[in-house]
Amino acid sequence: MREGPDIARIAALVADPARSAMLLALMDGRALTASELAQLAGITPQTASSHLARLVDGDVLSLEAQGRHRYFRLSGPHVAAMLEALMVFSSDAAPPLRTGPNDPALRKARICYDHLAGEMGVALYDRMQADDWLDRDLAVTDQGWDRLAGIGLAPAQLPRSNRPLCRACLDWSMRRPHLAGLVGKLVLDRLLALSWARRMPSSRVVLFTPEGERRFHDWLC
Amino acid sequence: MREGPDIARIAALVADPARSAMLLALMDGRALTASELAQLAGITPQTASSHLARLVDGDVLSLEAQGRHRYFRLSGPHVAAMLEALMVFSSDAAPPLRTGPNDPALRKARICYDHLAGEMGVALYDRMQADDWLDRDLAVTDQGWDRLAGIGLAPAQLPRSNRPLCRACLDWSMRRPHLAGLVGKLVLDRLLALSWARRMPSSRVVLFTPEGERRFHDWLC
DNA sequence: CGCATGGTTCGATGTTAATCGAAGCGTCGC
DNA sequence: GCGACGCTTCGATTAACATCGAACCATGCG
Repeated sequence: MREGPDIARIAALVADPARSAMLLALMDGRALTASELAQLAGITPQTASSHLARLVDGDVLSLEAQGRHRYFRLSGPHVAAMLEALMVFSSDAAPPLRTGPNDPALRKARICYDHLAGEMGVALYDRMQADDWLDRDLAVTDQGWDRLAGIGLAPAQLPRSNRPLCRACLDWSMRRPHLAGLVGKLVLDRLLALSWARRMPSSRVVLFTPEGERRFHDWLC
Repeated sequence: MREGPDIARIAALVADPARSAMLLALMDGRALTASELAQLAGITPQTASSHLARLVDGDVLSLEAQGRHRYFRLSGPHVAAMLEALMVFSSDAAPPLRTGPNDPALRKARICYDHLAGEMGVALYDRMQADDWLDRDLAVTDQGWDRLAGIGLAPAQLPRSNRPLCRACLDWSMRRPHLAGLVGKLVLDRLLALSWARRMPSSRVVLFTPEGERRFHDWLC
């Protein structure tokens, strides 16, 4: 019996119904807490804790501890690709082969958790990186706050919260990171407050007005 | 707990070391017998029989009974794609992401079991299908024998054998079928005997001479 | 027919691992 | 500091299931 790549090990991690339910829930790139995942999978927190530990140990999930919460997310696009390859087999597979949302409006801009994802979200993150709005630790620089002031965001407005200010969130339609974290949420709040965009009811689509999209790109300069 | 695609069921089929070893052995599209697979996986025939039954039941393998032999093969390209997605995780993964051999010579023409695979093999099979060398049951037609005579193949030469004359074998580099079965083997034998091509030592590459490749294409007309 | 060979079915055994209750540990809010 | 909350560790129970020996079916060969 010649040895090959150990696909059994990783397959076993997905093979449990509770674990696969959690993985599917994370397919959109969000980060969820242990309790949320436990409830989604229909198991007790103790059991979920054991499952999540194994998934992290197997490099399928990555873990970010935040106060008394622990956020879990897929550790990369290769995990989503693997799950998609498995979904092909289920006849009832909702989204058969798409590597991301195929609705153009969804690809353009959508809600991811509470921040902006899709092309617009990635564009924002790219600009923030390229123009040094953030430093290497994803902390907002002075320059970054200058730019954020352009849509009426100031450090004084930050609510007291343990949530990280900025975080990179993987975008499954673009396969590239977009802005998450508290600033991600606040930016989206401002875009909606300024009426540059609005949420579509009962959908994750964020619809920019033509005027709003122009101003958004002007703001990014 | 909302239900999603049942990826756990299919993942569980791969999650066993014996089963995954068999699946990996079938990655090149060959069909192997139950005994061969049992030996490859290092288990007894009884155990292998149980595993193979589950894999066939789960539509991961397809089964072709031939006399007292039973040939198993991956049931389609989506299975190979799934296995490849899983292989990405094993650090020692030999072929990380390629959807088939990336060596140009291997893509062009190679040995698959005992017949011709790669672009040349697929070209042959395409022509056989398009020009009715075969009927719907993959039996060789009179017209087919006329054409096969062009490289010196005649029905009288067929050894007594229970092996099917022609079979379609999935080609992982092309994702399309090529000619397998006894005729597949004999055609390759003739190509080598005519010195249109030769095997490279300790490799699966089949190297056509320029003259041989020209004659091959002339033969296919 | 007789025998070998390839495969399967059945039953018993042992191992793995999923699950939850109970208890423990850190963090947050008052 | 005290209690609530999120999460983990520990232990015991239970349910799958991988494995193989033995017996059983079917095919091919002389």
